[in-house]
Amino acid sequence: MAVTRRPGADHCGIAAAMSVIDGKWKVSLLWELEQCPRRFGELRRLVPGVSEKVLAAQLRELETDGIVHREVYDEVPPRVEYSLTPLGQDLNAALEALGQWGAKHLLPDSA
Amino acid sequence: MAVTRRPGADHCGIAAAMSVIDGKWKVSLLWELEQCPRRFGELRRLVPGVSEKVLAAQLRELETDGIVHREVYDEVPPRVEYSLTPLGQDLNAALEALGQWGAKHLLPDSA
DNA sequence: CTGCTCGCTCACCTCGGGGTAACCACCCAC
DNA sequence: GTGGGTGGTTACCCCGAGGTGAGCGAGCAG
Repeated sequence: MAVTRRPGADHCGIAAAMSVIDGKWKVSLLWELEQCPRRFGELRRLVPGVSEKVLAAQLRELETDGIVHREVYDEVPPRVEYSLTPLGQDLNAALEALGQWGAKHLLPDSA
Repeated sequence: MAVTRRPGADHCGIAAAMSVIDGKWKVSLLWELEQCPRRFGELRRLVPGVSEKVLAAQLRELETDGIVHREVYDEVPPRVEYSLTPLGQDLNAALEALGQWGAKHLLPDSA
């Protein structure tokens, strides 16, 4: 989304948060990781439509933002597991509020 | 951002909400409207960098999504006021959680 | 020797969100 | 008659996020 981040503006916290979840698939990734640690190929399968390139890129971004942890197991075939950091869990909790709002007001009807 | 909305996925509420605030300036607009109703030119001045075209477009989108109310006063020179609907106020409240998280974890230090 | 899996990386291309600038109709002040 | 301020709309262009397809390096199955 590339949300505009105006330094000094009072809503900069929101803008900062938005910049972190900025990316077509990040909220989906966050959601899938909420359940449990996931492997790369597993995320690929769980989030249909994402390309490998973008999946790798957005996972890297989430990692450098301290949202997810990347654990590489030196095996063969190689194994990599992604999991939420405490920071990521906090973020997901904050997103919950947004999810509640969306589900309540936007969805056809709450099941 | 064009966040992916997978019907049936459990986080679709979040995706729905994201699609509503999807747009480079929408959270800024939401924030400015939080304070009080604003006129078009006023928003243009309050949100530096936004072009008239995009400001008009995103306000329209927020309007059709039921987030803002558009009131036209038949005067000369013409006057138009934008304000948050109750739905928009709820949305802003939900965004608050995200703002808290961002301010707490992302900003250099909370002033 | 070939192919398969896994987790990527690289080059190339597309597409649309957003920026830029011009224009509109209306009225007032100079 | 010229300029300014109101709230837009339209045409055109640009750039970067994201999609596509190929390749890679190790090891195991056949």
